[in-house]
Amino acid sequence: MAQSDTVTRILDTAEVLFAERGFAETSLRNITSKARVNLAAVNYHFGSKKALIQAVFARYLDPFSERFHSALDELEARYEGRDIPLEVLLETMATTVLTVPAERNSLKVFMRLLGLAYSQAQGHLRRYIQQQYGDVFSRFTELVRRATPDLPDAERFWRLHFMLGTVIFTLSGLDALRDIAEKDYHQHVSVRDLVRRLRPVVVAGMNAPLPDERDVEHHADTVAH
Amino acid sequence: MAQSDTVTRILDTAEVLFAERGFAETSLRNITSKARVNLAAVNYHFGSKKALIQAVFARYLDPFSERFHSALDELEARYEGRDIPLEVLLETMATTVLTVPAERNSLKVFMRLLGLAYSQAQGHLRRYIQQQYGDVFSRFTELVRRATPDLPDAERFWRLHFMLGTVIFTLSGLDALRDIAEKDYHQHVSVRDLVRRLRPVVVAGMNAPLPDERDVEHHADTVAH
DNA sequence: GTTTGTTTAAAACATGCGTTTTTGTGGCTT
DNA sequence: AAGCCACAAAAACGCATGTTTTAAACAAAC
Repeated sequence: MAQSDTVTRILDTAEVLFAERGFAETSLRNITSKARVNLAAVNYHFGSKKALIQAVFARYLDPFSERFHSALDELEARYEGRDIPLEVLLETMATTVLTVPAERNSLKVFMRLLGLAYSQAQGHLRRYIQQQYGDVFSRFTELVRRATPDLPDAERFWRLHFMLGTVIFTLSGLDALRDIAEKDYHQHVSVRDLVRRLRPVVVAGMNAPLPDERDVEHHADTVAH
Repeated sequence: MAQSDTVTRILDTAEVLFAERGFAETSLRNITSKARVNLAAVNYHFGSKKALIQAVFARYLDPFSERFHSALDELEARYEGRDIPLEVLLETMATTVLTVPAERNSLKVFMRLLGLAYSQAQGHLRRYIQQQYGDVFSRFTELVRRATPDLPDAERFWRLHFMLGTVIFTLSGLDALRDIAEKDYHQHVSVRDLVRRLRPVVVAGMNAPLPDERDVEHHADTVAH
């Protein structure tokens, strides 16, 4: 019983500290002391700090990947060959993202970790995530492609990342934003409240009119000097 | 002449390294060796690493703040009391953001730094930026408020941050995204090209329909377990 | 009951960090 | 010419980090 308890305690503590302060700013001594575990336990069980970081991600992304795959399976079965509407696809992704960390009560941590994976240098992490979970994302984008046949490929690519940016940025910087929001508007904001607000914005962004070609020149004028 | 040269070389090198790897991951030795400057020069000229970080930001944000203020002055004069359309406000902000770093040829660095300011822990930085440049942002949001009278205050607050997230996330993670985009679509993407694509998405996001109240309950069901 | 393998505990190690101190240098003032 | 001052260079300091090593505890296997 004592065997795996240490591993779990390390992971539980590490994910919180990583999410709060980033990877470089969180030392193994921070983790092990707060987890009331010996310092050497991390290197013993995981091998290195990098491996610990990847393990923290795997504990979120493995269930997510699995569930998202089956959700897409179910969706494809239900629509039996017909294109799945964009709103349904986005909705499915949202609920999957929300479902996974609900079991460990911390969507905030999950999103913050995703944000770190993007923003923090940590080249090994991006590579790990890409090669480990790239196929789920590819499958999703292919379905989105069929759902938006009128959108040029490049435009869809960018808009998907725009929307990804909106969600990750918002939910990962949630604490800071929440502070400002509550100071200015004296109202509490829950994650689900935010997701509710995000939905129409994301959909509208994906369905926005195509950019005007002439804009390019206009900007070129103002930028050059 | 040798006096300020060191300071400039430190700033030039630091901003690039910070943008590439983050603050904690960039040591003073990294900076000073690449800038071919003595290690102690940083602490001599800036006092500390924190102060260096703030100085790097100030070199971008001071001109930005000044120009944005005068751009808004001009705008308010031109509209003499009438509400300024949202598109014009966004456009003005965009061109100001694009103009400032154009002079030092690196919008990418500027946006990446902004992204770091959000995502990286670095409490001192957020405090510094807030107290130093909070008034420009307040002035801007007030004008946005008048431009979108039908939007509830909270909704407008969040949508502004959504859009901020879209832009910062995209432009700060530009290198990674550009790699993927060029691999998939074999086309080069310039920053101005991206801004052109961002514009309709941002406008559409701000003008999206208000969220449906019932959604809250729906999500609550799926999240609980 | 001894042995064996796994886990924890404690200590030590090597490295890199931000910062400080000391010394050297060149130019400007008095 | 002497002194001063701004700056640069080099070295050292103290500290925190990731990792490794050594020793102890403990359960399972024979």
